[in-house]
Amino acid sequence: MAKELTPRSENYSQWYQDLVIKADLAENSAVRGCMVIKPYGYAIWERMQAELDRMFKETGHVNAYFPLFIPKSFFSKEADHVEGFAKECAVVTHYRLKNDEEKGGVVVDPDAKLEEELIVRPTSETIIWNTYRNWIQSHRDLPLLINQWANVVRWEMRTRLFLRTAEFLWQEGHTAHATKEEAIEETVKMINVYADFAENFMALPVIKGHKTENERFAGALDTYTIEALMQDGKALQSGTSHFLGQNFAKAFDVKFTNKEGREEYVWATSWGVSTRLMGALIMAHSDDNGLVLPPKLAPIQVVIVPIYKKAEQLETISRKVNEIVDELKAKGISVKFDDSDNKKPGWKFAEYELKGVPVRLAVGPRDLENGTVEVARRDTLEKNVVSMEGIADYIQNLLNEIQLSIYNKAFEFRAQKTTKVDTWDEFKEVLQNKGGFVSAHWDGTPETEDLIKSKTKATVRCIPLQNEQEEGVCVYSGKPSKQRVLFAVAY
RNA sequence: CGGGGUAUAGCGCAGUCCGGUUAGCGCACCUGCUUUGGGAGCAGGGGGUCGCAGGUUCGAAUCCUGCUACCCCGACCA
Repeated sequence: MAKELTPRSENYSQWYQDLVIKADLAENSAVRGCMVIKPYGYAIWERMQAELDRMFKETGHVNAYFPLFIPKSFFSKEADHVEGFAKECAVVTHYRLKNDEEKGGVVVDPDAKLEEELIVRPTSETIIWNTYRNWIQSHRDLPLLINQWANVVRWEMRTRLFLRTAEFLWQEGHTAHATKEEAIEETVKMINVYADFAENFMALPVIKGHKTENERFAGALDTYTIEALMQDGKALQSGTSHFLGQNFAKAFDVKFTNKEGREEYVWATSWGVSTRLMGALIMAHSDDNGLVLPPKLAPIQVVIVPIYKKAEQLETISRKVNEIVDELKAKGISVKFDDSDNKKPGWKFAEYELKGVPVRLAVGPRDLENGTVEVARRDTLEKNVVSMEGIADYIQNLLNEIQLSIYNKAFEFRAQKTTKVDTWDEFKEVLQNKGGFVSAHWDGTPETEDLIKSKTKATVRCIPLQNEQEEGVCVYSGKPSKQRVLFAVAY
């Protein structure tokens, strides 16, 4: 009643906006384009971080931290890189404020102008490669496998909570290798880590592929991406891994002496995922009742709501519930017993649905009599009365089932929204009426991709890895093509 | 950054066109009683520089100018 969401069918982006705010994930701040991530939203991000960080370390990476500020001159060293980011950089020009004698308040002190302006990092390649120059001399210093968790700033014109904000949180891996092959191997390894994380933790099916020249990272020779499909039929780039070749090594003069005693430039990669994953998570699974969270990332996996009339009845119920809580905790399940007496059960039911808690238990006098609990699952909204005997095992299985079930649902959705198309009319028709991924032949030129984009808003999301080779003709230009690529309108 | 819209209590809104009592309603909040298996009921109560800054006027939430933030649509982008 109090917190109705706009239905998806009525206005998808309003639904998203409502959901982020009403589920208490984030809100807009006093700073244009910057959000406040609220505790519940941040808890989800922390779970993502914890898993990713574990995966990075398992693959041999270590964490470090590099400065927020980058000297302006660093930016001009790699030409493509400057061009890609120049238009969205925040710049620090002064280091002091002073009281305004005339008007009151504070003003920037004109005497405190920086000799060299500082750029607030939109990404850290330049500062990191400038640092790596001093760290790398020999092939014995390689590979260098470093990740950092950080905030970055890109001055975006139009922002949306989590999906695109002026400041966002992310991780950026920056690695240095002795050979091209090893660097490419690293790039592929990390896109696989991202895909693994998306599918197994976020329950989000993704397609791995190469970016086209148009969509490639500024300064990369090859960009790998994972692309996910949202419920409105738009694609969302969810993670990228870049093979940077020797571009940054040359720009920052990072050389090593190989086993033969010759100097060579090192080979680089970088890879990142951001709080944008929160947007992906929200849009992939949630419904008109609120958030639907995969159990593996839900801050609260199980909530227990007592149903009672009198204080002493709550006490009896609590004793029983606390036993269940202990059993669940022993299995590593995060559980909340909401015995607050200022909200009625119905209110709590709606609230935890809005917040996407995967499993809800209700325990009332009837259950105490029968030795049962009411179990409700968030994804399907099904309710079952089950025996308290062995309840912890039952719930553990149910959480696994929910995790799989929402993955399968998203997988089915994507399959249904992926269309093979061979003519230009069909291409336009599918994008306009059905949305989703369109698998079509493309002649491989940036010019054709631009033309298609200007006519349909769709871009090549990726050239899938292990793509089937198939002779055909470009859906737009009619020129020969050796494989299909995935087009979609994207966030 | 261009076009459109919005800004009044923590949230959602009415009032603004046509200036004139003490700015109102729902939810939330506080107190009490009754309630509690899908967003409880009654009674009482607290909470507002009407987004910000100027201006017009005897008088401004209301009219004028500027600014800021947010939303929608474009261009740009993870």
